[in-house]
Amino acid sequence: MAKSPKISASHEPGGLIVHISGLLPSLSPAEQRVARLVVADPADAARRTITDLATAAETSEATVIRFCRSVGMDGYPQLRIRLAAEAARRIEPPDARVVGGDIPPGADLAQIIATIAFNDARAVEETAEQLDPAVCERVVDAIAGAGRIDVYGAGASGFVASDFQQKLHRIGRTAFYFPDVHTALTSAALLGRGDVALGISHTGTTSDVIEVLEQARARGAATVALTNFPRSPITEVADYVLTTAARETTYRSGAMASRLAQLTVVDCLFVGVAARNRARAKKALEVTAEAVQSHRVGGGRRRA
Amino acid sequence: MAKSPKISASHEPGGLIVHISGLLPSLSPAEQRVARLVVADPADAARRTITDLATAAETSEATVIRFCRSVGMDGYPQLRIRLAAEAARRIEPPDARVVGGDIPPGADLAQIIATIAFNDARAVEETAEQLDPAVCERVVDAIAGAGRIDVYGAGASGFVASDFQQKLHRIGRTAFYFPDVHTALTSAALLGRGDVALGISHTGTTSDVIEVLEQARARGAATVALTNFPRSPITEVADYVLTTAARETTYRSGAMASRLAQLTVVDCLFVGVAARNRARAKKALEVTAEAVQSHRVGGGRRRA
DNA sequence: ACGCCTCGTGAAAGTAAGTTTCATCCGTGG
DNA sequence: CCACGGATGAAACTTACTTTCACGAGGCGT
Repeated sequence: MAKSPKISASHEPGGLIVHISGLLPSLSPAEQRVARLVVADPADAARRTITDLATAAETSEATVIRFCRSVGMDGYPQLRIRLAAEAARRIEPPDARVVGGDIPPGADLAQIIATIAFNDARAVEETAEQLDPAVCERVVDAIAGAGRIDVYGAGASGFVASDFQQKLHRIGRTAFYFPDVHTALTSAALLGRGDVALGISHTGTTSDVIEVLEQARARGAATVALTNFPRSPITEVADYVLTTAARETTYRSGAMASRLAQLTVVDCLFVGVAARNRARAKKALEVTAEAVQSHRVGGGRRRA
Repeated sequence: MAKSPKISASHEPGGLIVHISGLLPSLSPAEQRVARLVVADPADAARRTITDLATAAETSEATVIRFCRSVGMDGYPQLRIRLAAEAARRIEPPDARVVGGDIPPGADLAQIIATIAFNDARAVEETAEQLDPAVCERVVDAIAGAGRIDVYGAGASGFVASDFQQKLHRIGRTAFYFPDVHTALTSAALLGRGDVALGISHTGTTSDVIEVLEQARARGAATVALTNFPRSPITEVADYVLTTAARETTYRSGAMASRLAQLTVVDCLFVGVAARNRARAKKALEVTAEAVQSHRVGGGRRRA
């Protein structure tokens, strides 16, 4: 069958569950019902027969099979095996932490802290697991060799975009970030072959970012998308797709764990680029650090 | 359906594989052949179909089923699931993560990713562990009851400050962030009793931030410091001190893990504040989410 | 030594699970 | 309003799993 022509990862060595939840929004309603059951309790799903699972999801066996294919499995038995393996690997969280879920109404601060930290750490780890080093490598290559790098992002993702821009700038790469769509579009129009455009959008549906990336691509720049959903619209205008693995819930809508996951990816790219020319990057970092030295007090020792 | 009538422990905590090899000698020759295959490579066995396994063991499917029963399973599918789980669990340990330290010069992307993610996740977890819920509680109280909240930060911490400002704003709290010291000072001068000033500085030595916080304190505002170093200068001008627990290394100087740790703290405060008035916060989040809805494309599922 | 019982075994029949096909139904856009 | 394409479940179909059964190789008492 015709595979997507772009370089995204059909690779999910990390969590299968993570992979599935990323794909969730790209599934049809009936498949989503199946997916939710599976994600909610992988071990239980592994125990069920296909008919059983279909019934539980209020759908037909055919749909379950379609779901298997959608998430990259050959068939139901394979899914079962993988789910069982997956479930076994995750050593159940020691205490009954509210995993992935919303924060219970009566929670005290300590509980809130534990929950958030747990989910945040998880998002970071899972993101790293499912990141495809090969794709990263190519993105790093592109950035390291780029004449100019534009980073786009709106809302919460805009912070990440701006952060990345700042980082690249610090090691001497010419990078830009635009808080405003119009300016961004203008800039994208001026990109060309050899330049790189990176669009960040958690949902992958932010039209502003997609539009700008599209423009950049039309001008011949290499386009990179960073999103949580591997089949979202933004991936269609990207040459390279990098995904995060955050499962957001109500309160944390589109902004908490996903942000950290995005930052982790951005950091990886940054270090990758910096490592391309270690000496020069190090020098640049030192120089920029010195520059702000006069804005620090008591240079003295601090204790960790 | 009739469940197995016995209550005995078909429970072998030591591991299914161990269990099987234990009763290997008590099995019939043909079953032993099956058992040996299974023990030799559980993961592989889990992948095979019953016919396949039977052929490999030079026996019939019937014998494989008998073997399943002999080791206490209901049937072949159950054995498969258990084997998959077992195999997954035992592969885990070997994890040559580059802990803590700097990233080695010759590292490839995969190593870089693992290292960064590990350190980032660690920073988040450790930060949460050492956060004092009591202090957080008081800070949350102060923010929830504040007439106005100013958030200060420079450089990488500025990014976090701005993020927090935006979050508070989204749930209807009056919050400000100033990218520029002078404006910040002006604002601080206008604070008063009942207002809150939060200064973020990883090192705790950023004079700009300290200065502004000092000003705010002089005007009667409650001052909060968020830093990695509990004895750094900034803590001297703060009523409440919140600390992160990031151990940065050269390449990541002052900007990577610490940022994530800061964001985690900020998220905790945010959720804490939001939880003070759940209904209103939720409403506000929904409204703001709707506002950007028109900037999203196709709720859309992409094709497979 | 002979029959007879027991047990391990696989062939084949039988059942259940998984997979494919196809007609129908819906929303979308011409 | 119709044509189209995707989503969906019923049913046909295939494959996997399970049971049944008959055969044959020892063991053992007579």
